[in-house]
Amino acid sequence: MEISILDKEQLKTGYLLAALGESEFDAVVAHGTIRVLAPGERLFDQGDPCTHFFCVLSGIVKLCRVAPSGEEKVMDLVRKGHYFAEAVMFMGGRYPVHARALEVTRLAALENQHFLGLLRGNGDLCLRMLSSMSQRVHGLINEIDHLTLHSSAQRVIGYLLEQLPQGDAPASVRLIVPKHIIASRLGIQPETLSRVLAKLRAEHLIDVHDDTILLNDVEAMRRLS
Amino acid sequence: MEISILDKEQLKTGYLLAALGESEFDAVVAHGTIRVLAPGERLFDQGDPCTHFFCVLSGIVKLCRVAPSGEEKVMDLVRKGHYFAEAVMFMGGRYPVHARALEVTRLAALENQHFLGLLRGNGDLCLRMLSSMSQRVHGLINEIDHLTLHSSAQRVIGYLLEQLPQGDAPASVRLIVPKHIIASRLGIQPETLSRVLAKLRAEHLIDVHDDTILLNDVEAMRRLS
DNA sequence: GCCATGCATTGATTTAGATCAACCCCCCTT
DNA sequence: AAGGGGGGTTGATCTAAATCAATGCATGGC
Repeated sequence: MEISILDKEQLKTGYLLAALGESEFDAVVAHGTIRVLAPGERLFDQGDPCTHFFCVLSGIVKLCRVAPSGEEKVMDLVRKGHYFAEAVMFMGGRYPVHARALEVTRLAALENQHFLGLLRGNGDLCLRMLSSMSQRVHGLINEIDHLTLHSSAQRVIGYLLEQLPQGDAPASVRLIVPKHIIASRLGIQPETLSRVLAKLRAEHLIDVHDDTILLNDVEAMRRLS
Repeated sequence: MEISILDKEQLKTGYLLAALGESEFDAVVAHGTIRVLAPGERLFDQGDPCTHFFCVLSGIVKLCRVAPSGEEKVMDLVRKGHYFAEAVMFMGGRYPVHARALEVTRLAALENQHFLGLLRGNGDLCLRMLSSMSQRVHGLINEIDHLTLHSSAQRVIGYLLEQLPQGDAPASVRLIVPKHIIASRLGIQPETLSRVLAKLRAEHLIDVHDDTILLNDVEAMRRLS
């Protein structure tokens, strides 16, 4: 499906393409398509040749890996307005993860080769790409650090604090994905997540109403994480 | 200390600067300096402002993080001919890890700003940088995957296989860093590493002589990892 | 020579978290 | 209303790896 005016607006405001000129932007988007995925539907698998990068327009995409045993580890959850697989574009090789929709999801699929062509002539864009990839590197280093140096409770707390909107308004977090997905994202079992939340509740650090979690003492939790 | 002709050769053959023209290369290296670190000496700390990137000329640099508890996790071991902290250059911000010499180590310190200036005028170099950072992203994703989806034995085996020189010559690995550093690199305790190696030895998968390890059945180990 | 220090190995014990299992609750279908 | 499935919680048990502890074994200083 072709990309509508409205969707173009959204693509333009995302960080990746924000600073492109009119004609450059059009060049990248011209060959792009819109895809709509059903819940659970496959976008690509680990090992597939990498031809496109994507921007989520609505819904959620899960990036994960699967162990030989069949167990899966969620590497990232990509939401509306965020790009993914841009970092992989350059090796030209293959996607390092599986991508699946978690719910009905609309996304824009943009062709690597057109974007690469653009980069060749736009040093400034290159630098911004480098910066964003550097940020990803930082993020991944952080992740490793958390997985090895922090307990499961600390990781859960860290995740909750990350989800917190910046304003120091009512500190509440909405879990928009099923808990077992979050558990995998954190590298723990659903049961463990459940127990950790129960414990935090018992200590009055959080209150849980359905899928929203109220953080009663952000400072205390920051000290713990 | 200034950079000698000999060291320049080494810098030039490293992947980062390999494809620079004569004048470009000189521009980057002109403001660079050589540093010699004693074993254990600090190069920079996590949180220090990021002003330089580095190339190891001899010796080994350890990149690590420290938990609130004081325990440390080795994120990477950088050896002769390899660059580090180039990925961080672009955010301009701060180093995300501590850097320490493990033994007497010589390295070249190059200024971010000169390299960035160069990138601005060299789209091709930009693309190569992007590719190398993409590789780093892949590597880190792999690492996370191993830390969450694989047992300690599998990680040890994976590490040994990684260290293997490509040729299918005698499959032996030389452990050039102390075992407890490798253990941290793998996210396990030294005792556990010792036990894993003992077990592999008992199963005749490896032979250990001092600090060199002979892999008797690479295929079998590949299946296990 | 002797002692101190740091690394590695091995054994005993503990523990965080995984696994196994039962159950509930909510929503959907028929 | 009955049945059924998925997700979540809770409890009991198990296990991989951490921790604690003792010993061996080099190396270096004096």
